[in-house]
Amino acid sequence: MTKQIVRIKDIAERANVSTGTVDRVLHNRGRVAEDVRQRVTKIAEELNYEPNLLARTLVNNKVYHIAAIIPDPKADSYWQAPKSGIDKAEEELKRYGIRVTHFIYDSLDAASFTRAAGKVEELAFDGILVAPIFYRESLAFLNKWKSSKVPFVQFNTHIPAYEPLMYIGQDSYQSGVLAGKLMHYGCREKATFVVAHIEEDIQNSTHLIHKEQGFVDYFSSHGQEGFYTVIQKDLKATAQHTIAQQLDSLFEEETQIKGIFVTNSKANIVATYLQKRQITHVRLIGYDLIEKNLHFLNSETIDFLINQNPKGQGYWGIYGLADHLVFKKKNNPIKYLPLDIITKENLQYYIEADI
Amino acid sequence: MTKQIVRIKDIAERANVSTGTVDRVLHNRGRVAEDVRQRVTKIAEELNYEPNLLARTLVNNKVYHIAAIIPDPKADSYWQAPKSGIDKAEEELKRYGIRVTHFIYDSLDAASFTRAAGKVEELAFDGILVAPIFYRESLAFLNKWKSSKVPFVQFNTHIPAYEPLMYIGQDSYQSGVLAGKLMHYGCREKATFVVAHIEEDIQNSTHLIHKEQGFVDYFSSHGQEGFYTVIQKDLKATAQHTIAQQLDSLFEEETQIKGIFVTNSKANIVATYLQKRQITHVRLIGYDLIEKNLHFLNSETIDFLINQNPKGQGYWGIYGLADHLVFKKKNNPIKYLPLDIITKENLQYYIEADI
DNA sequence: CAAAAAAATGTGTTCGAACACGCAAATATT
DNA sequence: AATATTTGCGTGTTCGAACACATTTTTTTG
Repeated sequence: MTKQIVRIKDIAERANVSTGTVDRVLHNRGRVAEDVRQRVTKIAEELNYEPNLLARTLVNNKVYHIAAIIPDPKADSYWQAPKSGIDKAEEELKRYGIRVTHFIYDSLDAASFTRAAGKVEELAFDGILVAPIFYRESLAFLNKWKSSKVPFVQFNTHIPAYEPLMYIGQDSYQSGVLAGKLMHYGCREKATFVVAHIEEDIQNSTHLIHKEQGFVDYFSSHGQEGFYTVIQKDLKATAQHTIAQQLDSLFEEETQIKGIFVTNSKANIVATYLQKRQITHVRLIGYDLIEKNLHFLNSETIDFLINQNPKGQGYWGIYGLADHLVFKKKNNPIKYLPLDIITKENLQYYIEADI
Repeated sequence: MTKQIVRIKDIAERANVSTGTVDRVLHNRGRVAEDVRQRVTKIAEELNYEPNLLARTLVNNKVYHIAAIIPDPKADSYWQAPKSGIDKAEEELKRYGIRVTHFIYDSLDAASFTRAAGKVEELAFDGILVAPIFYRESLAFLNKWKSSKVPFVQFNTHIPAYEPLMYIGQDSYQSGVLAGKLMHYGCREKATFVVAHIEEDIQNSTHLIHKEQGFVDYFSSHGQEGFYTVIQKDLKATAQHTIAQQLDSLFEEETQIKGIFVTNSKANIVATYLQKRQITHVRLIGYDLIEKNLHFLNSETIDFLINQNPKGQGYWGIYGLADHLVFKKKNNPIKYLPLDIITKENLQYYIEADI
């Protein structure tokens, strides 16, 4: 029952060879007689040998350069969290030679993404962490990285294919379903629900479309035909109309609105509106624990926020690359983070949590 | 900007002493001239020296014995999860000399706890992880461990004082508040809510009382006087009455029941009842992702389960002890785990999650 | 003042894995 | 047959920290 640690030396003794030979076998460095190779392999398996990562990394002092391509946290505070997760991971991993260089782009400007990713292209990194929020612009780069075999990790937005090392983030569709459930649980009467995309180019943002689809699908499988109505609304401030004006006319046209589901982190804009118009009977569900949203969560204007664990996304993203580059561990190619339901009453534990 | 790793050797060179001297200074081993000690300390601080944990643990091959005192998973399947968290941590930490011995007691028999803890007492462990679910019986042991300076970690149930190395688990009171919120969000009409303690000796289980208190307090601060009524119910199968019979009479006496909050992992017992009686308008909220509950969560008889991350509790508990014993790191004495809200739609991500 | 004791400091080995290097035996080349 | 080349395998060093042990310096004591 005593758990015994198996070392290369132990294998070597049993196989009557030197540690150097075992090392060659385990790392497929060749230069070993076939019969010896088989004997050593067999013994290693029998003893259930697992390399000591510490000793391994201790001797390895290569430096690995990772590029992180993310939106500017100053423009959209949501992106502060992934950045701090990345920084935290870098801090922990610098001992193992991990160095991260940030390439910041503007989350409202697809061309700036292309520029940032282009720079990374030129510089030859050992790994790339990218939040590919612009679908069209991302494809070309994902394709290039795939063919040049640079390991890359996608987070926040899932663009399948192109064989990323891994994807880290949420299942957007399922988070829409979850929002549907929460809306439904809070409102059993006949009602109209609004899916609101705020300040987004939805045609180029697949994950928002998935969220909407999940929400719609929830209601088509719950409650009889015609009982619940879901409408979609694309809200953008224009020269002609502010968002408040657009919401005014929405509420005029649709009198049965009992809930609004905001597909990105901008639920606070709707909350501001509801508070100003003193509308209290409308349920409001959004995303992300950013400062502006938390204020309305605490005043209970926003009922629920779905948390994407953005800090964790950055953190695990860098770790995924390090596992590949430094520790030679394999990771699951898709890491779906939990869909955390946040309300005023459990908020504090998600804010305090380190990762 | 290039992050430089500072080694003992670097400090030694700058201070014009040998690495041995630096080592003595850093570990307060004495036998160093005062002026040299100050010089070295100063340089270590300036360079922001942080010991390389890997190298440290590599050389240290002491074995640390930890006792885990937990209820029998076979009797109450909830306890399977902490056990597997403990096992996982042991697996990861065995390289650093961590060995865990389990002491299992019966979660329905306080005397068995005393026996298990008594055995640990005799055997002299380097650290103890304990789920002190019996308040009275735990006090004596906590006190003994405190005075004999054995580091111990409490999890699941928080009994303050006695200076544990740390407590890991939830804030029971706040989880009751959260249950209140969820109940309230799902039911805006006049209603009666039941707080049900099932098969528990509540007088000896402080955390259940805290949950009830949180739930009650939520409703006293929301909604006007008399709109919501909260009643407490202690349900235990006896020779005279089954739990179903007790629920029958409860529903006869109280006609306005719109929700039931079960304070432990036995919500499935109420769910079975509701399903048999075909009661669908009653909201049901409980705790813990055990098999029996999940079935009713999926059939939407249980609306929400609050997850205590039991696997994480065991895992982090062992890690807390290892941080202290092996890595000499300091931990926060209270680690409140998030109050995860689980519903059918986001369940899968909490089941799959490793920790 | 010299010898002994105490204090201060330096040196060398260890942990487990990786890898460069070196040497011997087997095989190939002339 | 002599020499070169390949193949197979062992040895020794390295990583950073810990610690035992050795050595030097200072202080105390008879």
